[in-house]
Amino acid sequence: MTDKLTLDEIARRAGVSRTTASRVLNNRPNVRSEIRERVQRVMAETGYRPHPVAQSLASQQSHVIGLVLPRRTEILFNDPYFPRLTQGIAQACNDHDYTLALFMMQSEADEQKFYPRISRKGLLDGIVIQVGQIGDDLIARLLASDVPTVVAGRPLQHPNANYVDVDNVAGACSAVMHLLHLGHKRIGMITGDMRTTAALDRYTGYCKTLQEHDLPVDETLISEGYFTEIGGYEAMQRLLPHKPDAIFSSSDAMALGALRAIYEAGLTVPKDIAVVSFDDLPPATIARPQLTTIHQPVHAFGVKAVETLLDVIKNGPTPPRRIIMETELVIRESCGSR
Amino acid sequence: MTDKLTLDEIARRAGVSRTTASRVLNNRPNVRSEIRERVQRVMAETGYRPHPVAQSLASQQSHVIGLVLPRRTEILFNDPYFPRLTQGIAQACNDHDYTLALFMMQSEADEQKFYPRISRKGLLDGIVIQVGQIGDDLIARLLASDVPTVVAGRPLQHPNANYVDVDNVAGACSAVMHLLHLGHKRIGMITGDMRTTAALDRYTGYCKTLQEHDLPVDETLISEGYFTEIGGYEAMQRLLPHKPDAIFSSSDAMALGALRAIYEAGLTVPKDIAVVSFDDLPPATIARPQLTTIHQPVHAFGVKAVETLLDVIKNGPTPPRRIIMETELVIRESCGSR
DNA sequence: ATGAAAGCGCTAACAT
DNA sequence: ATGTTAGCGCTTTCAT
Repeated sequence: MTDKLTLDEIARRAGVSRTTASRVLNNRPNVRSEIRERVQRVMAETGYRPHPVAQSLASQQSHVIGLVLPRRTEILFNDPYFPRLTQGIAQACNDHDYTLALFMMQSEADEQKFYPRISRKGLLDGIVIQVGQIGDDLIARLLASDVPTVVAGRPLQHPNANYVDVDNVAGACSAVMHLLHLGHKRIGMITGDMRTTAALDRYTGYCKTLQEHDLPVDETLISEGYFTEIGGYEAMQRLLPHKPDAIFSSSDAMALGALRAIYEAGLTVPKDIAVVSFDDLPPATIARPQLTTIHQPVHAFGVKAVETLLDVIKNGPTPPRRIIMETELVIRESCGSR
Repeated sequence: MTDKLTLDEIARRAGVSRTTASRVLNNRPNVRSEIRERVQRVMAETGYRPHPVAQSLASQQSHVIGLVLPRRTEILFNDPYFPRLTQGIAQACNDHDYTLALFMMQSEADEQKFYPRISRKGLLDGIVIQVGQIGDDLIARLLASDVPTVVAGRPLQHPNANYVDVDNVAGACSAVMHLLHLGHKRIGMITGDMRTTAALDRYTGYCKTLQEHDLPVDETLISEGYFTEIGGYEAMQRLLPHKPDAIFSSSDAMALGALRAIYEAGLTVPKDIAVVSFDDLPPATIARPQLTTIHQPVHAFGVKAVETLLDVIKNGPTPPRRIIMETELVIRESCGSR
């Protein structure tokens, strides 16, 4: 019965030109309020919804931003970190009226396939890309593309990129400081996957703090846990023979694994070994004892990444944005203090 | 220097019409191979990439599908189930050359805002929507919209919708059967959030199996754990005074909580209480003892949801698709049987 | 304040 | 096998 519901049709029914209808649709000025209301009424009555793709083509902006996750997402998706980050990003997209497109690169082939589509102006107004492993060249290619890009995490090889990160070095420092204040001397570390900047930076903070207190950095007290529970478990097993009196774990999930290893060895936390970890995600409160940990604002981090991107989209790429967010020590039970 | 790189420009440089260039771009027949190669060469040399939005507008299909997650995503995103599902869905999208748009509805307002955009033909070629809580009307509205929709999980109020689900009833049956075979009589259950069909169906399977073996369904042995670790912990605490000799937990995460409660009560698994859970996600193997659990094919489930959607998009909505995937009992340590 | 007209970059029906 | 032509549904100068 009714014709297809285009803006032309709305204009016709309201007795105005398509231009005016468009003005009303986009809340632009220069429309007599009487006419504006008439057009709005027609739109409401007919249940008109503009065609987003047509709007995109005409306006040259899609109102879609892409979240690009590098390979090895299995790792990422077993830690609650990632879902939380995604949630923050999605939240910000909703709030700013952007649609979120998710690109989970699961293989080299996926990257090859999607790169042409997303590196081109058109589909995406901008990209948030999660830093992956060092040497990952997808970031480099995206940064060189036409599309505004913000990196979530510090891109080691691209210091001039727009990025937002958490102050991993400072966070690690305050973790180790806490252990030092409690009188621990043989402080071991379980690192994350050392091909990521987050793991490297936390390691840096650990070393720096020890050195500043004239303590040796003992290689036998450091073991890589790859950010997984099982990795933390195995790392702790390697560390136990060297008798650390405290452990700084680079993530809550790894700390959970470390606790398992410690208990299996017949030791107790915090009596025999104190533990501080990093993240303050659900595992921290599920663990027994509950984990003293470095809180990082994951949700806010995601929001900030999007808002930074929107800023770049709106105001251009210069100067490069560099946002560093603060962490905070949260004291619970795993260090025995308080 | 060079003009903007449109298909017109490619056609001009290759000395053909835009139509021919389009044919080459889309690998369509009716182009002399000599010409095809020439056009392809020009495209490659210039680094031409088609404008996806223009393609969408002209072809009336976007090659984008939406994944809609209902409210209360905090629950969803603390369980590894959801990330896994998303991964399967993303994988399938990649493989079939579709872009995935993620809609995480975090509030009523989000739904109001996005509904007009996604329920309209144009942005999305189709939608995969995760069942939420019973009574959620977003599903109803989406099912009534112009856009092909497949539900992930059984939509209680919409038996005629296209959906894919896991056989939760059968899975729960085999879990309880396993406990019965091992000689357990007082089999308790920790249910999921009873506003979801997954929780209801597993509960149904539990009751049915008991009844088929002439055992009573004892309300004091049943407690709601809401699919969270902490919920499982608290549910188990409520159950302990009633002395179950076995527990069927509706998810691995809840089983983890149950184990915690059992240990804190000074009891042992499987000696004092046997545990079977549901999911077979990472928590199952992290737990000590490792969990005997009902494996559900989460990744494949996501893939299937997308493939079903693509089928509906291609071949129309009739007949309604109803895909039920099988589960499988995985025996580990938490029941004491090998 | 309003409208005419020219795109946005592509696909596809139709003609040759 | 190739090209002509007419859209797809909207935004946006530019006149008036």
